[in-house]
Amino acid sequence: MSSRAKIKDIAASVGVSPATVSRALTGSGLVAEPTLSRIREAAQKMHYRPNVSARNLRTQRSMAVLMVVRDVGNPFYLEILKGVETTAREAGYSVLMGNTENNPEREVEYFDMLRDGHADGMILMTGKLPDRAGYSEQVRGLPVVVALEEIAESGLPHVMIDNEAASRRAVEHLIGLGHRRIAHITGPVPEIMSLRRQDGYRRAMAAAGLPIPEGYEPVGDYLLHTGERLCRDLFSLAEPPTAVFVANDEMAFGAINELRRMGLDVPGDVSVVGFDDLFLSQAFHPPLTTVSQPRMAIGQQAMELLLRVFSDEGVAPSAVEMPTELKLRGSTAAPRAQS
Amino acid sequence: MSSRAKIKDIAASVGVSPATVSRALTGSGLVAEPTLSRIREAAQKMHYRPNVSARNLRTQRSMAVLMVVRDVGNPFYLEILKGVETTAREAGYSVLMGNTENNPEREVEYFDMLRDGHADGMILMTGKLPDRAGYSEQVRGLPVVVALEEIAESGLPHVMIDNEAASRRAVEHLIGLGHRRIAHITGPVPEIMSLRRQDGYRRAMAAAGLPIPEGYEPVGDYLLHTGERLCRDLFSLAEPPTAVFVANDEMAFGAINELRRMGLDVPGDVSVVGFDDLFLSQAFHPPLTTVSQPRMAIGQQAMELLLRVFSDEGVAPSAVEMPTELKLRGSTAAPRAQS
DNA sequence: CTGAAAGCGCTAACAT
DNA sequence: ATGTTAGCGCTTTCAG
Repeated sequence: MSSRAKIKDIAASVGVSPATVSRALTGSGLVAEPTLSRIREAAQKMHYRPNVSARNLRTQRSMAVLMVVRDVGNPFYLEILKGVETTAREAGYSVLMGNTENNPEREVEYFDMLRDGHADGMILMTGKLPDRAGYSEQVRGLPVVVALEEIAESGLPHVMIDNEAASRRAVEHLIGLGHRRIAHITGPVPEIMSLRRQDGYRRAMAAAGLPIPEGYEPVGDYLLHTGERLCRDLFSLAEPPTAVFVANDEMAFGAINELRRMGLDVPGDVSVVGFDDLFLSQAFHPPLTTVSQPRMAIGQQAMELLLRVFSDEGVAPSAVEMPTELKLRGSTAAPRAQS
Repeated sequence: MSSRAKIKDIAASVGVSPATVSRALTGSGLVAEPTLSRIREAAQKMHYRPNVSARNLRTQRSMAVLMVVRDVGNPFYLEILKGVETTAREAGYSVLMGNTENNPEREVEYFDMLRDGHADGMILMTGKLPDRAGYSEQVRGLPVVVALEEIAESGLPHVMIDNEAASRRAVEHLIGLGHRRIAHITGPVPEIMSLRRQDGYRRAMAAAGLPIPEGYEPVGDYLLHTGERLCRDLFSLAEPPTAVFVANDEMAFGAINELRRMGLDVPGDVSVVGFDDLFLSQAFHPPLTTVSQPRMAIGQQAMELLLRVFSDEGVAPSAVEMPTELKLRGSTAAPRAQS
């Protein structure tokens, strides 16, 4: 049967008090050398593992953090999770995954887990707070860090990329290749992230003196099939674009597939730029030109920020910005001919 | 400030004993109606949340399960996670993700978490137990369910697919199309799952009286780039195959990309079949013919099995088999010409 | 440097 | 139907 040795058992076995065992095992440095080793040995031999519930109850902390996302099913979050986890582990924390499925009920649920001691802090990547009355007030001062998304007026520390600048550069790349009729498939509006990317698109277009014709900014939702559908719409316009900047890779995949179905070559006939640099974006055909976010690093930063919030010494940054990179690959080229 | 109301506070506020409050809130059905409501109201108003550490310490359970995978970064596990989570939630359990990175140290770590009360049970998807001496013995009787993979002689209940039969059907499909020179890029050997899939390939070939020439079974590791490399090898053979059955989709993507680079058309010149049916497999070009596993259902089943193990009534199945489906898509066709 | 004693917040006997 | 009491396993004062 599983041994289930407790601190008391070790104490008895070694012939000291439970308190001493505790001190020895937590590495407090208050136990003398002959005893210390004997305690460690005994613990080892008895396969001792401190009971976390007891410890947590006593210390009033769980040494766990909560990472809350909209949809665990989205591979996008995986690398971020890795970054969070790596940094968390090093600091002795474990990571719980929370999944809101965009359900407000679930969101407050995870906030509650902070209060019931499930976790000591939270990394929020859902782009919003529960609407429940007064929540935005209660949140201030909680050990919460926001990543990826941005929550207006929440006052919470966050780690971000510059979505607008990154999008602007992506569109500028298209313009530089000679494209003039450039469309943009957006993310869900009015979410801030989508708006930022749209802003980048608009600014790049404006700066180049290019018009944005009616129908050139269809509103998407980051899903594959929406990319297909909106692309179809785009190319049934009287004056279809020669290039499309898509707000995320998944929709860009859909768009490219749809173009192929319509008999159009990418990048021969149409150039496509995505956003995210998913795992399979370079394995895609053609390899997708896209904005790459340092996802792992974002996760690490977010966790480091949270650790800083935990430690009461010093002041934690209220915002951290991470760099992005436009990966030039095979889905963009100069437009075929003069329009 | 966060309220941090405890059971004692509610008791005082309502004018009953802490025990009654506990009984009311846990829904034991032992509290009379006038009191019951008053307690509930008070709890609500004070934003009361039972402290999990205290409760877990007292009840000796954590109401959490551990789902341990080789690599959280692999999207393959996501849908399984969803299945596990859905079922777990319904039963009041939360799910902790564990990541071994194929590191034996980490594996025992997660077993330890069972003993230290972090979790009440575990769903193992790593295909192995820690080698540490005597571990396989200790494991017997622990609340552990194995999913996807198989652990020889562990005696642990598991939920599986029939890898061999599924692979056989995949290869039979190729044979049915008229292919005779069919190669197989395997998974990592000697892992059981890889061997099973290879067995399926060999049996199908044998049953059709087809030879397996030297070099037709390169050993892979499920990674994209390995698929590319091994495919290159395969097509520098004197007699290259006209079809390839690849042990997973990720390597199949790599193989197809490599074929394209070599100027070969899929499926015109070469047919490719994968295994897994990843999220992007149908968005790939060409859409990948592949073996689909019911991942979500596998997760649900695994969790249900674990719940059965928890409840001491009745006997839990020692194995559950889930069906697979060969998805016929665009990466397979009849061979171009007679060899 | 070590021991004794208290208590984290909750639930479960046991009593009434 | 409710109150009293004890204790889950650990850490941490407070003494010595």
